[in-house]
Amino acid sequence: MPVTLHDVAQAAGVSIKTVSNVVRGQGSFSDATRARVDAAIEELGYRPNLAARGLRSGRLGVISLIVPDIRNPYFAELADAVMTAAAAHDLLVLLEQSRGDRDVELELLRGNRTQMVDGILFSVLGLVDGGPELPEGIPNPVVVLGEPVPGWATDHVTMRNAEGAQAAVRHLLDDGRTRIAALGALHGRRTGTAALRLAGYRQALADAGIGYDPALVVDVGVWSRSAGAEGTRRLVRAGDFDGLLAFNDAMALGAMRVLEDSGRKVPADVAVVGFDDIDETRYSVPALSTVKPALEDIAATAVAYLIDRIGRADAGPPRAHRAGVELLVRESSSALSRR
Amino acid sequence: MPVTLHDVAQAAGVSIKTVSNVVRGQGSFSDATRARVDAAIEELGYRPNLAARGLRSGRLGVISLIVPDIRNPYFAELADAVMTAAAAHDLLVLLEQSRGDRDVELELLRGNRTQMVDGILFSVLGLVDGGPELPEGIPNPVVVLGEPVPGWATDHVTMRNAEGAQAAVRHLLDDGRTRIAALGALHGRRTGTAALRLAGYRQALADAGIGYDPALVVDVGVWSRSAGAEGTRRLVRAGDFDGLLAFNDAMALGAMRVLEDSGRKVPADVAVVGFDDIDETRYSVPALSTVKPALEDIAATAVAYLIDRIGRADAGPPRAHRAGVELLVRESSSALSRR
DNA sequence: TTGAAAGCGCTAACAG
DNA sequence: CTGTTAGCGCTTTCAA
Repeated sequence: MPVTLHDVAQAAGVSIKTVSNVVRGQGSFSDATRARVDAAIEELGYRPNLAARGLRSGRLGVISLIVPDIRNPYFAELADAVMTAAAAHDLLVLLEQSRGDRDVELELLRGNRTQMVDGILFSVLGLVDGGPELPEGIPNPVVVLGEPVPGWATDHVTMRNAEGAQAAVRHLLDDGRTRIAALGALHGRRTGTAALRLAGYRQALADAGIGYDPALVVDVGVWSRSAGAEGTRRLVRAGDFDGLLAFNDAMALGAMRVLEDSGRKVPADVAVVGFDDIDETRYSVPALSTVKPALEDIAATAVAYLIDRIGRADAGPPRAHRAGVELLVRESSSALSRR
Repeated sequence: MPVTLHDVAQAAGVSIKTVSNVVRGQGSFSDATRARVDAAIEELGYRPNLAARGLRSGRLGVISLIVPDIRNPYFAELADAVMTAAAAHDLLVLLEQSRGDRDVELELLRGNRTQMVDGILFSVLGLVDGGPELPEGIPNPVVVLGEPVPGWATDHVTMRNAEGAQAAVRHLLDDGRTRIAALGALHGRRTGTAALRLAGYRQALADAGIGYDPALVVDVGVWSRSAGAEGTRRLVRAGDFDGLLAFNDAMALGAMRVLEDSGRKVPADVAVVGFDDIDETRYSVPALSTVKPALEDIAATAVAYLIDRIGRADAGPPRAHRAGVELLVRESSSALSRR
């Protein structure tokens, strides 16, 4: 029932090959031919069968994006940026969620579904410390979004995590804060985003000659609003602090909520800085200071890396890109609104 | 280079058909055969070519979800629910954004990309008032997420919009508010979500014997935080009000921010209710009262409708489902915290 | 510049 | 219970 190249060729009085050429804008053909073919396509309502094209050419024109949870605003904004970058190369995006679970991540990487796409953009969470025999048997290229996974010879695209955290803490110190808490550490982890942000935090304290107090560093599981709220409750019970660096904005928002509930004013009593610059930081009360990563750069680079690898097994050694970050000072840490 | 059914068949010493059967768990075969085939699959690392399967069977196992903007938390939560529902039927989800633009929506519906999927879940925004020769030529089934599009004979899945808005306004009235503003109306529109929520708002006022004051009803474009903030600025300049129903949570959050800036306390001076129950409403200060739709019900029903239509052109007349809503009273409108 | 023919890997008849 | 055969619609040699 559906219209095929064949039907169009017949209607236009040319060969099937010519129609294929015209459709894809490849090869060469006269203007007259193109016009006839275009007319036939329009009239019959022809649309190429992408499965057939994919089977024949080995390319589907689809990449998949694996994130822990699309409801996390950072990943929603990342997905938006990735879709925009992908569209620029005529690529569609299949979305999958891992829930940050190691086993789900492995399953997603190994499963048959990977056969449906030309390449994978993978925002790793559960596997940050590396996987078992990971890169084996994965049929198509993978680009990691975030810090490199130990043992994986894949490209990765990340951001200046340590520098961002360091700048944030330096800003809090400049503001006169001395007991600065950190929210979102993962002490078991030696690698990955959390480890780097913690390193930046420690570096800034060290530079200021302030000792490291483990009691001010709180581990949480998922980096969600509720985890941030929970972690802050522990912090509030445990001791006193006048500054807080949350390793992402969602936790910072949860934290501000708890601080408010516990009678501490932000920023008067506690100055808060987050990480990611998600949209709602501009509308929270008070507006949240944050470290903003160059998301478009990240997405565009990751897609470019992936395209580079698709259909080219010999594309050379793994590449790395670290996107810039920028500290955005808003009300939650501004000395001005303390008055 | 990739392993095919053929290779597996040869290694297992059976026919290609038998391997196909085993892979899909269809047909019948002895346990011994299954074991031999499974061993060969494992050893060779066989994975089915989904493009070939799709070409042959006419089903790709992928549906697409079109939303205006994934950065809008409501759509992120909807996408999450849809992916969960789809996974239960072994379906993958391709995500696309329309920016709420009519032309982009049409393009998405008509474009070749639709050939890549078995069906489309479409959250309409630009086309709420209907399209031109819309349902023509769209090759695969469409289920509309939201209010029905005039002139389209598609299934749709929506929620009790009018009832939700009405309940919210009734609650504000019960709380003693008398000048209740509405944020997010689209006066040009006779159909769609905005029109229904406005109708519910008017109904509740009418039931209470309160006249309708157009000055309290603000039109905005996109239902975003910034649009909510901007609309509220206009409202604040224009006159006095002690209650506010925002037609979604994002706008409500933007509104609370502006109210705070203008020196009005929420809920003491203005009680605010939103719509959607996005996660951050629980963490805003004050926590936002809202109308919560049954999102899982919506996603599951929409996916079920779509599956029903896939590969069955004669599946009968369009169906409609209206999911329930529930008013969640939190701090932003609670009389308790006014003291 | 265009045409003919082969076959990508798989599933679905139909046999055996 | 298992094997053979014929394409799905397209791209890609290779010729003309």
